[in-house]
Amino acid sequence: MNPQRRGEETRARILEAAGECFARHGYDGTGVAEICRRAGVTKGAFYHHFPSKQALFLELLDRWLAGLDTQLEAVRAGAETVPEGLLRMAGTARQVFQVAGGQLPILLEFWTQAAHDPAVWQATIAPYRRYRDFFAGMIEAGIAEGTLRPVDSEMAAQVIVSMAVGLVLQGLLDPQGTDWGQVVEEGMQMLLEGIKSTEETVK
Amino acid sequence: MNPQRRGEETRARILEAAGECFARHGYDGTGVAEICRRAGVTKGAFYHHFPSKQALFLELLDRWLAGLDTQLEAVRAGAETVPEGLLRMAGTARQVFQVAGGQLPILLEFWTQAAHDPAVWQATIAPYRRYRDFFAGMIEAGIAEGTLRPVDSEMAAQVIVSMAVGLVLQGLLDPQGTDWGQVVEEGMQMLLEGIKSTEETVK
DNA sequence: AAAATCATACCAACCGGTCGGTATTCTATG
DNA sequence: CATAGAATACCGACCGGTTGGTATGATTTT
Repeated sequence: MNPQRRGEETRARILEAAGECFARHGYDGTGVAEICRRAGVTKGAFYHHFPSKQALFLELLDRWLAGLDTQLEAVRAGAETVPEGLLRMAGTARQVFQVAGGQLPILLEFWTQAAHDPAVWQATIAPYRRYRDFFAGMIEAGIAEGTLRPVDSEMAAQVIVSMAVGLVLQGLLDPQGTDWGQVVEEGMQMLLEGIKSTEETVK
Repeated sequence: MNPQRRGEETRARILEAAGECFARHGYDGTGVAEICRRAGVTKGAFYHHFPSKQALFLELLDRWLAGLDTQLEAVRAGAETVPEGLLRMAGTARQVFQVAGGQLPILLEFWTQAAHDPAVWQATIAPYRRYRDFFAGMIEAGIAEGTLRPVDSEMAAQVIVSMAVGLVLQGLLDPQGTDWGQVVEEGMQMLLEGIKSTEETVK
């Protein structure tokens, strides 16, 4: 096999194995040796493709954020009005909890490491602000199109992001506790009820 | 000095030092030796007062939850109507971010450990459900007193807790990012706007 | 033969926890 | 009141095990 292609494949296997390990046992709780075992590779291969455990972690983080980016943009593009787009996003939450449920705990690792490692912090918080701007833009569009009241778009965006973050955190800590998908939908509805323009509400 | 009292004091010093260390460097990033150094004690003293590092951590968690309990109950008792109580809780958030801001990151440690350690999970998630019931009770009281619409109280409670959790998480990750106290207040207001009874809204 | 890809063996550092021993205070007894 | 002895609080050297990371050599492809 083409060696370049073979290298990329091992690299991908390491990334996948690391993602599972981190999600299951946490960053600190996962040794490089365990990642290698699960990936069917030795340490030599690992440190050939990644300069350090942290670098691998950062790449995992980058990929996660990139995926979220495209996903959000796709949903926004496919909605007629802003409230509909927000509700549709909430609707997809159920699938996220089901499909990626097992992988969600790695988010907690991202956050924890961000609190202690400046490099991870940079890579985590900067995108956060981007998401805030993303939702702020949606809110403003909603105000412009008349479906939302003229609220402080930045504040509303913060609130939306906070609710999302809190829901994800609780959903990954206590998956069986509730139907989190339903909570996301109803929560978004309550919030929208609070910022919808009055003409929309009576519809 | 009374030896019993002296013992309690060292015990308290260890707890305090551990709290700071865990908040700053995380649970896994903090060695028992470091806690001892900061507390001005040796390992012998540490393991005289605590059977293990995890036991110390669990006691720290218990104290945190107990404090939150009394705080919440106090605010609820001092409010006339339910919406007022909720808004007042949001108002105290600013003080929490200022006063206990440096200690907040330990919450992240609680959550992370809860995701990996069943004992910590038990001690973390069970109180969560209590808080959900707490807020659900408040919502129902609000419905009964006519200040809130007849919404699903459990759902609304989940939403409130989620928003709170998300706000705290973001606030501890990015304290300088925004005036989180303000976000809490405005967020609560938006949410209340969505579940208030219509008579209240027009007032 | 040059370069890329991996395997093996290994290391220094650190970690949570143990253990034998000491210092200080309380208590019971003569 | 004196003192033996029990109890509590604490010290710090030490241990087995694990960790992230490295040094070096073998294999394969171009």
